[in-house]
Amino acid sequence: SPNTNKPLHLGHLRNVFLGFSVANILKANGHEVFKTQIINDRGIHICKSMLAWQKFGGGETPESSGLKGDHLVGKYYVEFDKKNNDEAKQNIINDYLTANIREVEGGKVLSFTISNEEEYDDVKDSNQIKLRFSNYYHKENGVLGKVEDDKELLSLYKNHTNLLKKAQEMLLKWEKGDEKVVALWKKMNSWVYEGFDVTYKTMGVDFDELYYESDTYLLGKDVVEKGLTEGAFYKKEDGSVWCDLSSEKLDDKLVLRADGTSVYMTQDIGTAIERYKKHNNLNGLIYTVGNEQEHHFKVLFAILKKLGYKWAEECYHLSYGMISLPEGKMKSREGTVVDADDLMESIVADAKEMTQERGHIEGMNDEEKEQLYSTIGLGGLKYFLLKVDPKKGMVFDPKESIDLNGNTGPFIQYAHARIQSLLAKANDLGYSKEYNAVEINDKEQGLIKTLKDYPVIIVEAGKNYSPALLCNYIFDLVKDFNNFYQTVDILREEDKNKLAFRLQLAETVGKVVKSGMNLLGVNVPDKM
RNA sequence: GGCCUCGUAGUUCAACUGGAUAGAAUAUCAGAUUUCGGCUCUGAUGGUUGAGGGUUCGAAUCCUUCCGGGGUCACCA
Repeated sequence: SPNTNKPLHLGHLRNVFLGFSVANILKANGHEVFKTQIINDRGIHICKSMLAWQKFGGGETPESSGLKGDHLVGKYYVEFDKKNNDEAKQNIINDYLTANIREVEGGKVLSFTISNEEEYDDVKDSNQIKLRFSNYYHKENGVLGKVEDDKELLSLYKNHTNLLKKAQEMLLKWEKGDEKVVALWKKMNSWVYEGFDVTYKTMGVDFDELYYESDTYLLGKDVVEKGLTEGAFYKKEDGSVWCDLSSEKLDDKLVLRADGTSVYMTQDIGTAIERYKKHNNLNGLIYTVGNEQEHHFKVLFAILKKLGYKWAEECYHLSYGMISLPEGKMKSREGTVVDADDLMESIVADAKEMTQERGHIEGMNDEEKEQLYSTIGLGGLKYFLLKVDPKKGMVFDPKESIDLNGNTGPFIQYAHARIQSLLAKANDLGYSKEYNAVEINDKEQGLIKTLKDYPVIIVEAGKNYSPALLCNYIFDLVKDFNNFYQTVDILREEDKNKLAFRLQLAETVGKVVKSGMNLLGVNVPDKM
């Protein structure tokens, strides 16, 4: 479930590739699957983009700027943050300059007042602001220190800027259906969707169903009513509605605000019920969402259970860990977001360079070549993101992902291409693949054994929602085959019966590799 | 601070859910091969599974106490 205020990033790639691969594996296990995307198209974050575009955009559009729609909207989200930061910093300085410093004794500030302190009365830690100022005063001998260095002070101020107030006002207007705001919202979201479409096309994925939170955010309200009368929920004095989850050893959860508006949880409750209504005989819902939301889904499933929905037991949070970059180890700052489009583009470019150096691409036309580069680049990317246990965090190394050696997609693709060219050659030479009873050696026996495991692995991967099991299996199979290929003669074998058997064996390995990789969403070329 | 989660060769990951001597890949080193210090092949080095204690025939896996990393505890989504 992406937000519509900025482009997709590396985390989304893991999310979507994981979800799609699991969907494929479940299908291979005989299930019918509806691939669903829930788009978060409303809320304060989109208003931030909208406001920044309105104020600073000068009417810029994807057409006029040449930017992809989602990147354009993302640009203004960043712009909002920047301007908001500037205002917060300025406010700090203003406060400091007008602050009334009382007595200084022994180098310590005894008393400190900020002129417009009352503005921050609702901030729990307004004392903290004073304290911070005194620190600055003390540290810098009366000169204000670097504001950027103090995250806490800055984040306190950032929540009280005029700019943010305006964004909040915009959200209220949106909820009231203000025509101008809604029109702007529609326009900018449509830019984002056009951008997403391009990204998803590059990724090679498509969805069966889409839910927009602007449609569903009111959903769960009637369920709250029902829950109240049935005693699953209770109402506090201020009118807010809560769910007591002490039986599940969880804290009470708010499901409806005092003003009667819904929260994230409310709409998730509503949407889950809606999806069960829409499809008869659903066997379960699988939420592919990052592990930072584990608590949220624990609570969601507990509430659904409390509401008496038996199928709550069938809901599963397929949670995955965060991706970090190799540089991240070198104390690099967090927040280095890797843009999905940029990443895919550069990885395909790397694959191109690598293939042009070493590949067998003579005789291909330009279109076929480009196709091949993207198959290798994106295949490597997908495989790399899927080969690690989804639950765990991982380190992503772009260079390693398209390496022709090691546990990588291209390594497997390369083996497949080699098999195909072997079979083509055998075909040219007129060799048959029909064979009679044949004596086999250790290598061949081992290979057959591994091949036999394929159906078992698919079942296991389905049960565990883990494409990683499949990845490891394919890698092992390919290693086995390479070993066989190097030590056993195939085309040079004199015994034509054995030769036929070995061709058959190679062909079967090729089929399994292709089938398995396709379940991961990775194509395997015949030549590379 | 409470709760959750992770910690495995230098590095990135496995380990059939409690089973035999903890495996790959990569890096490093040494050989072989050769138009090649770059490609390919073979081999070697590399681990007290973060530390201590416990449970049992048997623990990377379960329990416990520390240490360290991440996440989460919103009338945000």
